[in-house]
Amino acid sequence: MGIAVTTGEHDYTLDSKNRLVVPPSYREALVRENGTHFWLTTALGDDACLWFFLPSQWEKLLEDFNEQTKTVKDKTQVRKLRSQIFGKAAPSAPDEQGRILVPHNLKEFAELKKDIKFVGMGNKAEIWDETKYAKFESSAHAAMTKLAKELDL
Amino acid sequence: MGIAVTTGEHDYTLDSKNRLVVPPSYREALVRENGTHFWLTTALGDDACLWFFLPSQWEKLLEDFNEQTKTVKDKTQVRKLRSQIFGKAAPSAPDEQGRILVPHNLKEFAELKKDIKFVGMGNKAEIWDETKYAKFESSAHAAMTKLAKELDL
DNA sequence: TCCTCCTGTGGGGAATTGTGGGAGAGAGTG
DNA sequence: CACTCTCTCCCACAATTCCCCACAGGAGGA
Repeated sequence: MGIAVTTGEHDYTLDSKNRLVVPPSYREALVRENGTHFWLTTALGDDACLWFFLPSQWEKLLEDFNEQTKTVKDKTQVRKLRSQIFGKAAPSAPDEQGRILVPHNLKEFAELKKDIKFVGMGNKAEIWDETKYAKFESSAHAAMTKLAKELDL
Repeated sequence: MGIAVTTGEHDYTLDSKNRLVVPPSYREALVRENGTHFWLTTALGDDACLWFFLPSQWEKLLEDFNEQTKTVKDKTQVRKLRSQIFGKAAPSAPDEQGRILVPHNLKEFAELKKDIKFVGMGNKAEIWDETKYAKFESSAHAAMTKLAKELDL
């Protein structure tokens, strides 16, 4: 049995048929959960990347969303946010080679080209266009080291 | 539970397959914790080295991180820092010879070459390129003696 | 001294992974 | 109907990774 992991950076390429390899550890996790497909959707916030979930992580997202929006008064915004997350969501089952198919609208949203970064975040993974991810990282670096100095880890 | 011996300097070599020996005391500690793998990630702050954790230490890091960032107002920075830790983290199980595999991106981050310093820090270990560690030590000496004068130990 | 165990280092080979491409089913169009 | 396009299920193959074995040097014990 492999390690339950949803971390780390992985480099892959999106091929001409919009197929993208999912890291082996995620495939194993899918089998372990008796799941048939992952979930893809647009990221919230400013980041133009995709979010990638295991079935259990997706369930958790649903719960958290319902829980945290209970106290929100403006239900119109909640509905908009819900349609943003769940309306664009696509289930994606891996093929024999462990690749998923990235839908056109999601590919365009994240401006994915050929070189892709697959980044595990613990409770989800993010799918980035590589050059875009590099920019994100360098822009975040200064702020991160600053905050890092204030922490005692 | 016995004491996790995670101190001292150890000299090792990173071989052509990016394999690195873990000191025996850490392997014993891993067995004692019924763990299957260590955790590797990039160091926070300015140090271009890697952080190495036992499972229990990794858990502790996550707890401390969550605890200490509670009071930070700018959650965007916290999120970026979290992605820095999680996104780069790699679980690594030792082989029969007690070696772990160092992922490419981590090797590059820490600019590891052949000669490696494995330095125990109590709550974690650090993995340095040897020449880089030598520089770090001498530059850190001045600052250390300064602080030492202010402490009564 | 000799022997044994352990540690650190290296390497071979099998298995897995990542990538590309073909064949066929089905949808939509003229 | 013929044709094109898309999507999906296969197959193929090179590169990498992982698992195993080998071995030298040192520590320690008899």
